[in-house]
Amino acid sequence: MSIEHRAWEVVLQSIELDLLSGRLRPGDHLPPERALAAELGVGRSSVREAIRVLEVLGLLRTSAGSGPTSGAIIVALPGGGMSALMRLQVAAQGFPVADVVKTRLVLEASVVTELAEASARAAATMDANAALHPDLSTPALLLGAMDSPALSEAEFLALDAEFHLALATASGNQVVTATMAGLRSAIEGYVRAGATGLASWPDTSTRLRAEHRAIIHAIEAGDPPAARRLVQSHIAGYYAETHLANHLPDNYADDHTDATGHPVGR
Amino acid sequence: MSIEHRAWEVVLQSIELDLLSGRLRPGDHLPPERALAAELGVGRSSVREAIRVLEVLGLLRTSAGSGPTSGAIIVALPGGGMSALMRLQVAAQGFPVADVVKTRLVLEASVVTELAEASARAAATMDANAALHPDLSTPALLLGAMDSPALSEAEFLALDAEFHLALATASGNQVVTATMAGLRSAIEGYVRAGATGLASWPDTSTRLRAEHRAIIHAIEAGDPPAARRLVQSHIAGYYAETHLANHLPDNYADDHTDATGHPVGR
DNA sequence: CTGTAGCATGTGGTCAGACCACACCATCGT
DNA sequence: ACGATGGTGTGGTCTGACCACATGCTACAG
Repeated sequence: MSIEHRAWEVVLQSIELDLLSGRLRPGDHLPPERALAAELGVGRSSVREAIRVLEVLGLLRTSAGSGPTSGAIIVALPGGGMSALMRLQVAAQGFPVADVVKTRLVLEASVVTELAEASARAAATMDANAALHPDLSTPALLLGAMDSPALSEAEFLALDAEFHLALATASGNQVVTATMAGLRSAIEGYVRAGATGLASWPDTSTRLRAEHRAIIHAIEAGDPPAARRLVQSHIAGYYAETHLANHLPDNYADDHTDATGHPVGR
Repeated sequence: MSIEHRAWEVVLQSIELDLLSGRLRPGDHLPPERALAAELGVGRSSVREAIRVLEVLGLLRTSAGSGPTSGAIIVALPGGGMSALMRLQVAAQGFPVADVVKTRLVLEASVVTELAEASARAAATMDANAALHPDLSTPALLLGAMDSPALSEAEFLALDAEFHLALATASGNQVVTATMAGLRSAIEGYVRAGATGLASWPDTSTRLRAEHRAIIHAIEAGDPPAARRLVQSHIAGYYAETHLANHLPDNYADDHTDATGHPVGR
């Protein structure tokens, strides 16, 4: 029946079917490797290869020892897998850096637009219930943390990454959040390398902080076009300044993603 | 030095560094597993686990036997890895189907907008050189193939997937193309299941074909807003019809960017 | 000299078995 | 009652062996 001929693919398919059928759910333990090998009629090494793949893809976590926290446990943390995939694809030249930056621009514009629209909607219904407002507490916290003058470039950029990721998280879209995390980590090396070549890091970091605040403000004000425009110039501006995106088209930072539109509202 | 303690992570990191430094490039052969194991001072099984991960992520292809086509060869085909990751994340409930659909909507809207803008730009410069126009020959071919009345539902949907993927390919963004491929394959099962519950498949497929042609027409006409609107209603409409996105918001396909009054497009 | 059959070689794919490190847990001794 | 200690089961790793397969060389027949 199976198209799969390699033993480890049989194991992978078996686990995927168990996930789809609900026999395995997040939090569950996989059977011990030896038991799984015996059950499927393959060697333990084949089981291990399949488990290794699932671990890298962020589907499970393994730990040795005994007790309830040991063994292979189903988790669904796509961020790590997405990061590994995109980082390696960039390293192997399958993903041009320019495409990574462009995609990030599209997704982040969509994120802040959605957040601003949610804000506007919450305000329009004169809702006293804070639950309808997007939760911007984490981004706000990071905003404050980035104001510390003692931060090194690397520390600031780490907080910056967290800030943008927190926005994606606030939008509530898991796929977008994981993808953004992957995109960011894929070009992390380039971002950091670019920062060292800046004319004045204090000037740049000051500008970045101001832009962050402006983006948050536009979201809270319920102004989607402004939020979108600000986030686009924020990202494109940094990459332009660091010469990261040298061969990007001239109209790269134009506000044509206005036109990308996206599924909004709920 | 290495933070990595597991042997297979050492191997993975070593290969990643070779990629980043340019010692390994697409098309190159990895050393034989046994040689790599000896070189890195680990067991062959650890090397194999790392290679397995890279294979699933789409970074290399392995084949047994002898000769120049055998062994592990660096390729950078992100589609497969992205598909595996997203398919499994959906299976493990890390990616809600609704988020997958939303993300697809965002990306595909961006793709057709970009294509339409490129068309408009090419036309505006009265350029006789066809190179500046986006290459829509593949989507056009698929459009014709989908007209065949003998197609089964599954065959039609396969061509439909190819059509949307061809649009992404035409946009030239590798990251978006790979991501769209992954998103599509993640919900392929749901799409096919939904099709069987339709009131009238002939009616639906006729409508889908017409919508495809309208999208292509809007792109060729250089009308980004129209292309965006059409692709959004196309995708959202199908999911709504198949009850795939039951808990998506009612105004899911609304185009709020127009409602803001902000001038869109260029 | 030519062509072909067949063997040598090197590759990934798989398995079995062994050992280690580790974390829990039951038992035992105080 | 409590703490030390060894048992037990887990993943992590290595070794060595064998298989299947594709290539390419070699020896033999024509």
